[in-house]
Amino acid sequence: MKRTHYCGELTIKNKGENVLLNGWVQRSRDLGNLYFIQLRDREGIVQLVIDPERCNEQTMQLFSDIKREYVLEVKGEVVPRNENINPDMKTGEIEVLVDDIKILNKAKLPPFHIEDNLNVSENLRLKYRYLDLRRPFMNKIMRTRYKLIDTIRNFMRGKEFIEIETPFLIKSTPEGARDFVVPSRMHQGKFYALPQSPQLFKQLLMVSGFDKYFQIARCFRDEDARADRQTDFTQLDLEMSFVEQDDVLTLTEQLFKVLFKEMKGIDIKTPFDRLTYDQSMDMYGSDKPERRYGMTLTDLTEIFKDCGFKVFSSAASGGGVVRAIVLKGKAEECTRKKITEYEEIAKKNGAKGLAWLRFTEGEINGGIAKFIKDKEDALKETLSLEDGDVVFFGADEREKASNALGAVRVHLIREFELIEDKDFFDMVWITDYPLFEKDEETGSYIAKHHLFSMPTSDTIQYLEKEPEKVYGILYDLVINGSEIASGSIRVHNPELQKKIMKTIGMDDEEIDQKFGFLLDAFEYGAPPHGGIAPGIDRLLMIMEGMDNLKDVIAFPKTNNQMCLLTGAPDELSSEQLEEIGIDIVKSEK
RNA sequence: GGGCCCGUGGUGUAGCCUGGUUAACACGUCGGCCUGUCACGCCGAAGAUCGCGAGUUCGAAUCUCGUCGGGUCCGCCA
Repeated sequence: MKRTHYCGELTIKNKGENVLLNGWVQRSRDLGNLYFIQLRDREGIVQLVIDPERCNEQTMQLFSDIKREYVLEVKGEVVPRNENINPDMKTGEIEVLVDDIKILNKAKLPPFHIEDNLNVSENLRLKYRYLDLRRPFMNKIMRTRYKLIDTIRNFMRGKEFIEIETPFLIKSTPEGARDFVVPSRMHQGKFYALPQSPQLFKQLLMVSGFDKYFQIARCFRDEDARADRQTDFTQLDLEMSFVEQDDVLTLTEQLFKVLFKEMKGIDIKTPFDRLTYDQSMDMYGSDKPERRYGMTLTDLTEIFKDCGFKVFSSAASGGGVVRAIVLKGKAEECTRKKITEYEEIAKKNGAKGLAWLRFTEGEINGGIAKFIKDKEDALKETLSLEDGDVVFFGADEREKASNALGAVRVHLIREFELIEDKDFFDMVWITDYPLFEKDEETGSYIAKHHLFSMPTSDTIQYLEKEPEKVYGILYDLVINGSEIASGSIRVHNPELQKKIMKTIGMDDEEIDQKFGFLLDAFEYGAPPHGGIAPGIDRLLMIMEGMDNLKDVIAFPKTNNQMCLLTGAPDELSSEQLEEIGIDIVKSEK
């Protein structure tokens, strides 16, 4: 390494020094018989000057060959720019007067400019990801990502956790998401799965007595991606023995306090607010509530029990609910066309429709107003209606009505840009999740989270007869309406674990076949334990104010699970297929 | 699996609804000129059979159908 400095590091303090730089050509300018080159490396850009009074003929000649993104080695002297200072450049006070230039490598013309304000399709960025990452902005994000992970490791070390790696090639177990599957050459016809999370191994580590474990863990889920969901992603996976819910939450709060301080210089308030799942659903119609704006759901079930509007009265008196949100002061902007759009959102989220009305000139009108005139005063008072308000109703079973209104609520908050302080981070714990839910199609119970969460002591009694009434010691950390971490206190008693598995319809044989190893382990003195797993990609995304996970991952995949850079996934040769004993059967369309 | 949106020189867009001669604009690229530029400037040039296939038509970037790729949302997923 002959380099003496990074381009972006040079300042007026280096005045007079002879330096050797390595970097890429950002752009060059030819002024006739005086040339400038902007040379870029990971620390920034510095201006090179090629002056005929300083350089020999050969170097001057070389300039005409140099194009964007050529890789150079440059010798020269740092000189002050005097009257030509560029205040917009970090190194703008100086420039490097070139003595000698060597072209280390040529570069094809890149498909897009290596600069931050680029306007190019994500497609192209992903195909040429190595060039995209060369941009200062992406470069910075990757470094921020490393700093985040480094800060996490420091914190965990300070709390006496130890980092243990768990295998990637594991047994496929039914846990929720589809497993990625890897064929085995040594055992033809058998398959490994890639971990959806290190869940079972970290529990086994607790049985082993490690007490406090963590891992920066890659997780794989063969499900459709989203803007905030990648096929493979990274979690801080942690688990502790002999703890209760509060221990995990407190530790997580301490961690996040340190992370936001170190990364953003922000002091976040601890302890975080807590809502139970039911509270969050009732207030926000979501288990990941966006709380940076009000517009909470109001329950109107009592009011509409005996009203003449059948949609409401039948829901209200038939065990369901009537709930409403109020969009303050937007009656004029809320056109019929928009309301139709909102109704679509409600329907998408399980509602049959979206009842609405406006409050103008002191009375309710439009939408369903004429059907519920008799309840006008009660509505006015309960919802504190003012002129210009728009009210949206959901009338259905409790969960359905809330869900649909919650979706409309989030849409309205975004559409009308109701969040004022965009730099504020709202942190809230959502606790006490239902452990099971009924599959609407089959009528059987399925685990809402995963199978290993401990039921709460006051609902465990319903396990056999009314599983939907069982809540788990489960907790999610939600930041700005986005689920960032998820965890629980685990079951450590083999009998209880078996009971839970049977609740979702597994029989003894299946339990033994899939989870026998875990239940065996629990027979040998499993400590009470619990943990949590914050998503590193999502956390970084939120911290950096980005809205797509791809931008915080070095080599992300498309929504189709494709790597546009390498072309994965791809076919295997017939030799490879034969070796692992796999025949490809083309499905007929 | 489904809904919606997108695909036009190297890049980003316009044109498409309402089919019609040389597909327009910006940036970039190439050539020439220029000794203080920094989004250098000036002059000039090249570069797209409009994702692919079929159909309708005298004629398709434009209309229809199919297909491929991408985005986003729902389903799915913690």
